[in-house]
Amino acid sequence: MKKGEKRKQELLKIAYDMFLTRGYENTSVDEIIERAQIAKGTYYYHFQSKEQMLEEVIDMMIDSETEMAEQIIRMDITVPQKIVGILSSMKPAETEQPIKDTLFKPENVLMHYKVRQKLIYTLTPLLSDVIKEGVNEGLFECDNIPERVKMLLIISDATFNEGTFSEQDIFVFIDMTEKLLGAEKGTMSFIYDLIDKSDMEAVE
Amino acid sequence: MKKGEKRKQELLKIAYDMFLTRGYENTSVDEIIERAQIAKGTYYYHFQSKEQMLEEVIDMMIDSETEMAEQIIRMDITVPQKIVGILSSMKPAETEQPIKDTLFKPENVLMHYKVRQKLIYTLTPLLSDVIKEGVNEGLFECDNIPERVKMLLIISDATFNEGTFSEQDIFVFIDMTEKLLGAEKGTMSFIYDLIDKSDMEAVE
Amino acid sequence: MKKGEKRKQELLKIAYDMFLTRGYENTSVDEIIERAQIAKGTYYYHFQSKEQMLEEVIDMMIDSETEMAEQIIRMDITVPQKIVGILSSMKPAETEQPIKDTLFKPENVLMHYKVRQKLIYTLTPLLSDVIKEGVNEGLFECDNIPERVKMLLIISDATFNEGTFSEQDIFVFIDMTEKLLGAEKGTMSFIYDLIDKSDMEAVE
Amino acid sequence: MKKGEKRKQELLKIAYDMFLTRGYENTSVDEIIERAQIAKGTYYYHFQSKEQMLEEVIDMMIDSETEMAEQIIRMDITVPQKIVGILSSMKPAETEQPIKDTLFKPENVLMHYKVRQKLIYTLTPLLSDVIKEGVNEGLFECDNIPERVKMLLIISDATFNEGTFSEQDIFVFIDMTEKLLGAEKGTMSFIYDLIDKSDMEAVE
DNA sequence: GATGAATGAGTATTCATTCAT
DNA sequence: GATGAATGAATACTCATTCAT
Repeated sequence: MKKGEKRKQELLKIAYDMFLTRGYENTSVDEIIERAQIAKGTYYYHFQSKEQMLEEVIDMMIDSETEMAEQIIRMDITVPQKIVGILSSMKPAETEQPIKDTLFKPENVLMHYKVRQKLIYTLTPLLSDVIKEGVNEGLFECDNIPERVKMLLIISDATFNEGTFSEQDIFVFIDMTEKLLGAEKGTMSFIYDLIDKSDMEAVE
Repeated sequence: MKKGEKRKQELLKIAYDMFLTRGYENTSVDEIIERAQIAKGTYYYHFQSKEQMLEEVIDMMIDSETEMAEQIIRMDITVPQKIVGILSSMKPAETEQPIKDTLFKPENVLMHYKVRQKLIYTLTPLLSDVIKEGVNEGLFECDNIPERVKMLLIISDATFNEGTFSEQDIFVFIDMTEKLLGAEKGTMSFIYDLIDKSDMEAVE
Repeated sequence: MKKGEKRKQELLKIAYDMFLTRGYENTSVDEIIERAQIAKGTYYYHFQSKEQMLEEVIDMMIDSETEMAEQIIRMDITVPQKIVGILSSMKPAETEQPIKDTLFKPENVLMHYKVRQKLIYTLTPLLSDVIKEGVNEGLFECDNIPERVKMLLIISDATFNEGTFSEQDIFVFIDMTEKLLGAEKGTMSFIYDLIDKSDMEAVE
Repeated sequence: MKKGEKRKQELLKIAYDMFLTRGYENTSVDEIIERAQIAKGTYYYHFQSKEQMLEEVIDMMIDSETEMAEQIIRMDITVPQKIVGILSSMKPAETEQPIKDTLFKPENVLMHYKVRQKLIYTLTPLLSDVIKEGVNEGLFECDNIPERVKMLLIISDATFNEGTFSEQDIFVFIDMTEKLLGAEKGTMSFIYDLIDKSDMEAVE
């Protein structure tokens, strides 16, 4: 990595954090350079435009999440565990601040949308391979794997990464996953114990 | 309806159209009033702010789509047909211009997101009632109906209302729907014939 | 008073209160009519313009303060007591809310300035008569009475009605008043006991 | 002084002039930049807001007037002459245009008020030192000097810098000043000859 | 590699006032 | 006397981007 690259990486990290915390639209270039303690010119030396910077930030997020997914695949764990691991890798890596839901506040919709689009696109083949592994092991029985995987990713993201969810949501998700993949009942029920209950809505 | 209300409705329709065509962020108040041929003050007489207008536009869309769903429920058709009808009602009513994908261009993400959130919230109980009807008829067999319905709505929206889809997507969607509701295989396969193939991506 | 006049007086009172609390510039006609529960048209039926309303509000304030001064003159008290009484009448009549210093916040400067100008203009002849009375009684000895009175009013207002003042300010004020009017030392020292010490700044 | 500072000083001078001529509220940012021949952005690059610019303009005025007062103090003239000199320094430095009374038109009240407040605050200690000098010389005899000085400044400002004044006003002012400071009669009477009679109102 | 002064089109919002009913 | 819908000029401020040094 060249010398200039280092500065650029720093900038990306700062921007990533600010975009996540305050939203892309609500973060001005002025605010970024102020926090990074650099001049306007320096910013535009590294990035063609703010929008192009967003793309790079998103790529950075995707890369880190994809890498995590690839690590999971290479791990010596069961196929169902790999599935859950990859689904979990979709969760936005939490920064120092407890931001949680800021990603879903209207002002952050744009970035969230872009990340989700790209993430589903990159995770689909990875997760498909895992499913195929499961099919080969006789654990699952299904066709049209990529299409099933896409649905799995969408539902998982919508259920667990956006806002809160209930205990029933978990049960239905498990049931749906098993049926979608043609797995025997109970195959995926271990998910329940893994769920971070802190995001679960209080039972009234 | 009072005299002032009429003008307001006109404005809402114009804004609805413009927000859909060019996106909320890209539509300036100046452009709206120019097209509506009214003065700046008139706009702000009727709406507190541009954002509040967006809320009203969205409510208008939701209302029309909810109404459509309610009509479908009251129709003398089979339960599976009702389901498909309600799912279809989530599609944005096409205006005169052929806009199609503009709703999913980044600039429209905000409005799309807000509409989707509200729509799922309002359609869930309506569709749940239909599913219960199906359960009573012995057509379906499942618990946690609202949770299943929510997933159905999410998947249906993500599959058919966002971008393009393939033939396999349809098959998997049918399969998943049947399994999610505990229906016999083939119950929902009639969906395939109803799908507007013009949205289907060309087979490569 | 005619029927329409009553409504107008109500409006003036409301405006007086709002101008005092939030400042003239910061109070919009919309806010006034909203609080008064009347229509825009009604407002402009009673007042030619917002500025003309300000004049009327100020006249109202002046009138009430002038009236107070005239009552004091007719009272059966000593001349020095009358002087102090009239000087005190310059203090803005406190409304229900404890506003105090709002009159001196930048946004209220305009109204404060106008009131002060008019008040000095109307109080000068009244107070001059009292001083003449004192001269006749042999209590004071001075010429150019109106000019001295004007200075007295200015100093009194600047010292006691704007912000805070110290004990020394009181002493100097007493001293200056006596010398300005050619009174014997001690004639006005009773003022010290009358001062509302709540406005006095804490001794450090 | 840096390069950027120069442009800023230019802007301040232009604004100073415009605020004085047309009033702060009546001078729009658009008008300022048009006269300065700069872009909107340049204006906001140098000033956070119009209000903050006002503060800087005022500080500029205060500085120039304080500096004048300090020069007077160091001059080799008598104490009474110094006093008059400092009191004169409160007068707004006349710009090229003959503006005179614009400072006291309602629209200028805000700036005038702010300047007066700050000026009294900064001039009080300076003038107090001069008075102490006079006390040491045996010319004056008084205590509570800062309080007396404040009153002197207020009266002087109100009498000579706001609107017009009469011959009697001058006499009373001289008398009051002498008594306030405990000076011998006649000590300050030389003031009469120094007064710029052009501001004096015609004798009717 | 880095700086920071300059740009200018773009934006939402305010508000006193009018007038037909 | 009273209403309230309509007006439109005015205004402060934002912000991504450029470029000479």
